[in-house]
Amino acid sequence: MEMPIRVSRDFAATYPDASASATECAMNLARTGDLVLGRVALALQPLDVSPAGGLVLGILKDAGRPCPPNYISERLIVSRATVTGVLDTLVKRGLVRREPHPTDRRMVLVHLTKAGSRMADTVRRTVHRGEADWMGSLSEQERGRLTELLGKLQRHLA
Amino acid sequence: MEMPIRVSRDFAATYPDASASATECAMNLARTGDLVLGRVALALQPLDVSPAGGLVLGILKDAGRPCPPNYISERLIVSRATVTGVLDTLVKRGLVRREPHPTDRRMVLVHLTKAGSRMADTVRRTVHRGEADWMGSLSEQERGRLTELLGKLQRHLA
DNA sequence: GATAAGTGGTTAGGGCCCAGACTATCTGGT
DNA sequence: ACCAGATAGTCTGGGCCCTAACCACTTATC
Repeated sequence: MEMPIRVSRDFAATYPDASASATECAMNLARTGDLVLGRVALALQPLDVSPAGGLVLGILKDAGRPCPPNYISERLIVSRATVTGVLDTLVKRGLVRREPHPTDRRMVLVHLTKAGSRMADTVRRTVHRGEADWMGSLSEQERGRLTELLGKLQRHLA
Repeated sequence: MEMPIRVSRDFAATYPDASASATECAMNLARTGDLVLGRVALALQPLDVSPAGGLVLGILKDAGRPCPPNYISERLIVSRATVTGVLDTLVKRGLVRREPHPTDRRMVLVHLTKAGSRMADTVRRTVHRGEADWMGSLSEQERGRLTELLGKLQRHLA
């Protein structure tokens, strides 16, 4: 497989409205992002925690107190319905507990269990150790440049 | 929301094995890739085609002849089981047809229907037009630099 | 030829993700 | 007090993605 992905030589002729450089960027961005996510999933597999589950544990740990699913949904940038599902699997794994909100009876508060709190730490350590490896082919300066470029794109895309 | 994502100031103290720059790169890479995928899905929504389905149509169109699912699976970098599912939805949409292989009775050949062939073109045009927009905040030179950095990462990650 | 190993596609089961609909509850204005 | 609108969580139904197991068929080996 060629890396990075390149568009064919007659691209401009076939798609007059398109930009070859933009297409290359977009395709490689999607591919690379997917590769990183795959690495995260692989690193977490031995812990029996999904990437989404790991992020939820981290959000709860950072908050330092029980949180409603709605808060998690906003932090995770994911629908409430999805959070319901992720919480279900975390509950099954015994990492999290749902409790009714003391005053607002519409709400639920998600509590980290002891095991969940420990797992949040393990997940963070595991992922951060991995990141240092995955980005190993870029120098400190290149990483800064990449983050900067991605930031520019995010401001335009989000 | 801050863009790009930055790690907290005491990151190094909390995670001695980690690299702040690597973590920032990885997080922003995942986020940006996801944003791009979201844009693709949004652009294809009016066509009632999923991103995966659109890619399959493009692969068949590029091949210029009926292909077995196995070939699609390799090009798409996705499991054979997933291809079965994506083909099922394309068949339901009338964009693709399964036919037995003339000589090897294990195989199936996936044919583009007339509508599928037209749709493949529409999908390509739509996505390429979108890409030029999504990458609009980067100059031609920045795009080249970004693609180059992503290529370096891909060689290390794939 | 017969049998073992390999290959191609599907199925089963699980997880993530969404939009849209639904219920329970809270809140604001009358 | 009342009721309309907003808010929180869930459920339904659908798509994508995976691994593991399964079946049919082909190929290689003896």
